[in-house]
Amino acid sequence: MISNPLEDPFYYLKNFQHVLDWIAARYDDVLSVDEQCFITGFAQLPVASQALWVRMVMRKGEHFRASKLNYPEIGEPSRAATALLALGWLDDQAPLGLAEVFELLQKPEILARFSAHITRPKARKSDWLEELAGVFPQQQSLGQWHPGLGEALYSLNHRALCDRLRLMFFGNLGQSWSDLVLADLGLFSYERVEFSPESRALRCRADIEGYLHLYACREQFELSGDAEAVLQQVLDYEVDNRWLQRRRARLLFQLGQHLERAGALDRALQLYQHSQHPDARQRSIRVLERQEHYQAALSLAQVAQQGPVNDAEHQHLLRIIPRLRRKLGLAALAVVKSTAPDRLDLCLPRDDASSVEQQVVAHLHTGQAPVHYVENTLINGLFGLLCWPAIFAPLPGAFFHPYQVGPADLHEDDFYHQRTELFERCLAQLDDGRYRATIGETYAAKKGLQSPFVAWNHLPPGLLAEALECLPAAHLKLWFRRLLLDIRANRTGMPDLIQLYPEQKTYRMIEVKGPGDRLQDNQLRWLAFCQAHQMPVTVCYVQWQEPAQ
DNA sequence: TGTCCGGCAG
DNA sequence: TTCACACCGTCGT
DNA sequence: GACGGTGTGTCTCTGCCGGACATC
Ligand SMILES: [Mn+2]
Ligand SMILES: [Mn+2]
Repeated sequence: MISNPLEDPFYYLKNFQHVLDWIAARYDDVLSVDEQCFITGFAQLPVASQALWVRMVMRKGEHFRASKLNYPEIGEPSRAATALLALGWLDDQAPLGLAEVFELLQKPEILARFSAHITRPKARKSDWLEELAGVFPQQQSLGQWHPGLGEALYSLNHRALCDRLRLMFFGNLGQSWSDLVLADLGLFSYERVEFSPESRALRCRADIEGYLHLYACREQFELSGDAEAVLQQVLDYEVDNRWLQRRRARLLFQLGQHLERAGALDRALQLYQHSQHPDARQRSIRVLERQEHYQAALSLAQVAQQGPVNDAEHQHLLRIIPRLRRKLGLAALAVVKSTAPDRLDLCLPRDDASSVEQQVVAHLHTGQAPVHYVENTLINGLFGLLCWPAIFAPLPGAFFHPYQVGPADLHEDDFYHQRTELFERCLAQLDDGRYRATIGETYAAKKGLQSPFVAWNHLPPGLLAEALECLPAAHLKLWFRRLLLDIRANRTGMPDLIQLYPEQKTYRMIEVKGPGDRLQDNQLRWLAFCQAHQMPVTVCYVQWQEPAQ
C-alpha cells in the first residue's frame, strides 16, 4: 500500500510520483531526453501544480475549462497552472477548431454566441455544428472564439509522453493510473509475485516505440474506419519480439476482416497472408473461394491440412475442402461421420423473463441432482485453483509490477513448456487425491485475487465442494491438459450447464440450445473431446410450448 | 420534467 | 476494455 | 447446412452528477 487514499487528499499524486520513481529506477538506459526532463522537471514543481497536472492527465481529453478544474486540495487552478504554463506543459491559448469549441461550450453558451447563424434553435448540438462548420473554418483560442466567456482554458501538452510512461510501468495501455487507487481501496487485489528489482515490462526502446506504433495505427483505424490508411504502416513494421509480433498479427487480421467485409478481397487476402494470426490462413482460403480461385484455395487448404495451426483450423478444413473439390469437379472424399452427442428434447412454457439456460436449470434441478449454469467458469476455475502456483510462478519476465492479473506470457506458445515441472507437480495431485485439499486451500487463501482463470463470483464454495465430489480426477486431468495445449482456443466452448449427482458421485454436462440456436465450432470441439473420453455430455434442445406469436 | 449516458472520484 | 455466446438472415445444394 | 452479421449480457466497483435530449 503506497498511501491511504482515504486520508491523503493527494493520493493520486503520490501514486503518480511512485510510478515516476519506479520508471526512473528501472528504465534509465532507454529514457529519452524529454522523458528525463519531464521526470526531473516534475519533481521541482510546486505541489499544487503537480497535483493539477496529474488530475488533468487522469481525465479525458486535452482541453479543460477552469471551471471544470475544481479541486479543494489544489485550490485556485490559475495559481496551480502558472508554473505549468511557464514550462509549456500547459497552454492557455491553444488554437481550437469549431468542433472542439462545441465540446467545451454548453448548448446555451453556443446559442448565445452563434445565435446569428443558428436557424433551428431547437435542433441538436451536432446539427448546429454541421450547419456552422463551413462558416467557421478557423483555428483560434477559446477567448477569440467567445470573447464574452471570461473563463480560462487549459490545454494539456505531453499527453503522449504520459502515455509512454504509463506503458513503461504497466507494459500495456489498457491499464491506467486509477488502477493504483482501486488496488489501494481493496476493490481489486492482485497476487503478490516476487520479481527482481530491475524487472521491467519492456526490454528496450524499440519495443516501446513498436507498441506505441501499433497502438496508434489501431486507434487511427478505429477512429476513421479506414483500414487502407494504416495498412502499409503495419505491414512495414518489422519486429523480432514475439509479443509484439502477435499484436501486429492481430491488427493485420482485424484490418483484413474489415476489408473483407467491405468487399476489398485482394487487400484482405494480402493482409491475411502477412498475418500469423491463428485464423488468418482459413480466412485466406475463404477469400480465395469467394474470388472463385478454387484451385488456389484448395492448394492452400491442402497445405494447411498438412499442419493445421489448431483444431479450429482443422475443423474448418473439413468443411471447406469438400466444398472446393465439388466446385472443381473433383471426386468427393470419404467423409468421417462423427457420432451425434446425447440428445435431450424439452418443451417448455415460454418465459421471456429469464434465459433459456436458466429455464432448463429450473426444469432439471432437483435436491439430489442440482444443476448449475457455469459455462466456462467451472473447469477454468478448477484449473486456475489447482495450478495457481504454476500460473503465478515467479519466472523472469512474467511479472514486473504489482497490478498484473496473470503472467505476461500466458498466451505464448511455450507458456506451459516454460513451467513444465510446476504444472506437472500440480497435475500429479490428481493421481493421488491431494488435489481436493489443494483446491480447497487455494480457494480459501486466494479468494478474491485477480486471476486469468478463476471468476470468484461464479464459483461459490458450495458449487466447488459439490463439483470436487462429483467430477472424477481423471476427467479433470484430461480437461486441464487440453486447456494447457492451447489456452486461448480451449478456454471457451464448454457446455452451459452441469448437473451434479453427489450421492452417485457422477455428473453430466448439458449444452442448451433454444429454437434457432445451433452448436458453435468451439462447442462442437468440446463435445467431440468429451465424447472421445467417455465423458457424459448432453445437448438439450428446447422448444416453446405455445407457438411464437 | 424525466430519462439516459458518459465522465469522474475514490 | 472486450469477449463469448445467442440469434437471425442469406445463400447454395 | 454453412456462413456472416448483429445483438446481448458481462466485463472491473459504485455512486454521483452534469448535460443533452425527448416529451409534454
Ligand atoms: Mn452458453
Ligand atoms: Mn447454449
